[in-house]
Formats: sequence, C-alpha cells, structure tokens
Amino acid sequence: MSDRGKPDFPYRQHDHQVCIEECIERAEAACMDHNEHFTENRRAVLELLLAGHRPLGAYEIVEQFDWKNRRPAPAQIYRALAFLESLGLIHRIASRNAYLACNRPGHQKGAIFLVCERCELVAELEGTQMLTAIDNLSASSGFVAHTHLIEVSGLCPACSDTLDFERAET
Amino acid sequence: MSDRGKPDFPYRQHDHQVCIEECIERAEAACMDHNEHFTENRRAVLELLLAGHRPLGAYEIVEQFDWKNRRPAPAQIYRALAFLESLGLIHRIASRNAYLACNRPGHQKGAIFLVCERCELVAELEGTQMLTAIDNLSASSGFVAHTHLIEVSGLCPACSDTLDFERAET
DNA sequence: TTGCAAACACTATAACATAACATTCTACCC
DNA sequence: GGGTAGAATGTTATGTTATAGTGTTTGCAA
Repeated sequence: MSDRGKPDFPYRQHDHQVCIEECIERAEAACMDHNEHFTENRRAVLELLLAGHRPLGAYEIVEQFDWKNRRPAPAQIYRALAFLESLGLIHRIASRNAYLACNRPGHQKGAIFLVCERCELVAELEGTQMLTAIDNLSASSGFVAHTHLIEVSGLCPACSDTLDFERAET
Repeated sequence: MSDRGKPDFPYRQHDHQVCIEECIERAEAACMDHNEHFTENRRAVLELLLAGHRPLGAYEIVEQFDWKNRRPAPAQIYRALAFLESLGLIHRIASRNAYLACNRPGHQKGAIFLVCERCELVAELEGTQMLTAIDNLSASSGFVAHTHLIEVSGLCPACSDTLDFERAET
C-alpha cells in the first residue's frame, strides 16, 4: 500500500480493507512505542473513523458505536479521540468539528486537508514545505509558531466532474 | 494609518482609536456598496470586536453587549456576525470558535492568522502567495479550491520575550 | 396606505465538548 | 494469592457554541 500518503490517494480506487488493516497495525505499533494500551474502546473509535475517508463528528461516532446494545456517553468517545489524536493517529478537522483517521502514518505533522464541500471526502496532503514557508513568514513578524491548521474547502475531482457535467446538461 | 495590513501591525503601538474609526468607516462604505444597512445591531457587534486585536466568542459578545439593560439572544449576535463575515469585515477563527475584526480592509481573502496561545492576540497576515501555492498543490490532485483556512498557533513577539525572560530568571 | 422585503425579537433546541467523581481493570511488587 | 498504584472506563451533569422556526417591527417604494 505505497499509495497511502500520496496526495490523491483517497480519490483513487484502492483496497480499502488493506488500508484499514494497515492503519490498525500502525496504531498497535504506536501504542507499543508509547507504552499505551490499544483498548477495545480506542480500537472501535479508530475503526469507525477508518471506515471511510470522511471525517465523523463525535456524536456520529456515538450513534454508530454499537456497544453492548447501549450507547456510549460522549465523554467516552471524546476520551478515545483525544488519545488517538495525541498519538497522531487521527486529526481534527476544525472547519467541520469532525475527526478523520490519519492516512499518512508516521507523518503526523505538516498536513494540509482538502475538504470536499459536496461529498465530504477529505484528502490529507503532505504540506511540510508549505508549513516551513508559513513559519518563515510568521517569524519575520517575530511570531514563534507551534502548531498549524491548514484546511482547504472546495470540490474533490469526482464532485467537480459531476457538477461540470450537470452544468453542461442544462 | 498605512500600518494596517502590515504583518506586525497588531504587535506595535498604534493609535487604536483611529484604527477603530477607520474600520467603522470602511464598514459603512462596504454596506453602501452592497446596498445593505449598517444597523445599530451590526455596528455594535463590530465595535465590540474592534475593541482589541483579539477574537471574541459569540457568547462573550452577548455578555458585553449592553443593550437597553437586557441581554440580546445569541441568535441576534450570530445574525450580525454572519452579516459582517459575508462582507469580509470580520473573520471566524476556527481553532478558537471566535470572531475577529478584519484589519486588512479590502483584502478579505487570503489571510493567515497568527494566534498567540498566551495572550490571545491575533495577527492577520497577507497570505495570497501562500494560498496560490496551496491551490497549485491541491490542483495537482484535481481538487478545486474555494476557501482556505490557515491558522498558526504559537507565541506573539511580546509573549515569546516574556517567556524567554522568565526562563532565564530561574 | 398598502404591500413587500429586510431586519429584528424570541423561544427553543441542536450540536459540540468537558468537568467531576465513582468504579473497574491491569501491571507489578511482595 | 493479595495489595496497591495508576490507567482506563462508566456515569451524570453541565458548559459551550450554533441554528431552526416563527412572529413582529421597520424601512421603503409603488
């Protein structure tokens, strides 16, 4: 799955089951590295997020989380989200108040997110160079940068094509 | 007030009263241009946001809004915020769920926000070149960009100095 | 002066997130 | 095994941010 990490990865056909399995393995390894437990709760939340290249709101996770035939409390989900985010396994999409499984394992920093306004698919791009440029720009004002948030809203290739087609129809 | 629009503007001493007045004038002009009314409600919200180079949450505005000795309903504030944002007079700082008066009049697009983690001061930088670079990057994946969100979290010059000093003390 | 559209007022509720505290689980030591 | 410290979970409650929906007022033009 060398495709993962490439900018257009989520836009292409791929064996999503493999994609999921790799991310789970990656998560297990990350937990080992940090002497943390990859508990059932955390695994279940990550699996829900891995189901599609779409961000889920915390309460969507609550709803989809089938847990002994009951509903988990929001706090339970938020705890798992905070844990997964601390390990760089997921990202928060601020413009949507939603959470996305990371598909650039090992490169948790320096991401740029392309959020489709129509289908909600999110692509995660490598943006390290961009961030360096931004850091330089802000440093020239004396600002010391710690974390970055870059989200682009627009249309993914498929939705863009669809809309072009619909416009051509009329 | 040619200082406005420069990256380090909010970090420097300036006549803030003039700064406010200019923005109000600018808002009046913008409303004229768009055949909209600069109502009391909208003006009051903008003035609260102009009071400092700090973003305010909608409910902070509700609290500070002295309105015939009553408290306005949140919806009233959100309406004004939506209106002001549609005219580019204010920006939403997504990482803080807060709103900031624009200090780059006439350049409502292409901003980069530097958010101080310590004092909450926000600087608004011209980032058109950066955005172009990001658009090019995303276009190479077939993504059609509409809007951008770039927020950098860190320390403003003053807070950075203060912390350096405190560290040197110990 | 009537009629229309914009803006406002108000109530309620949706949507997102965390605090606080009790309980259970797990790893480790004796 | 039994004790125990820390991590994780379970639970309740509440805090925070944002919008829906509906009726009223206002400004303005025909």
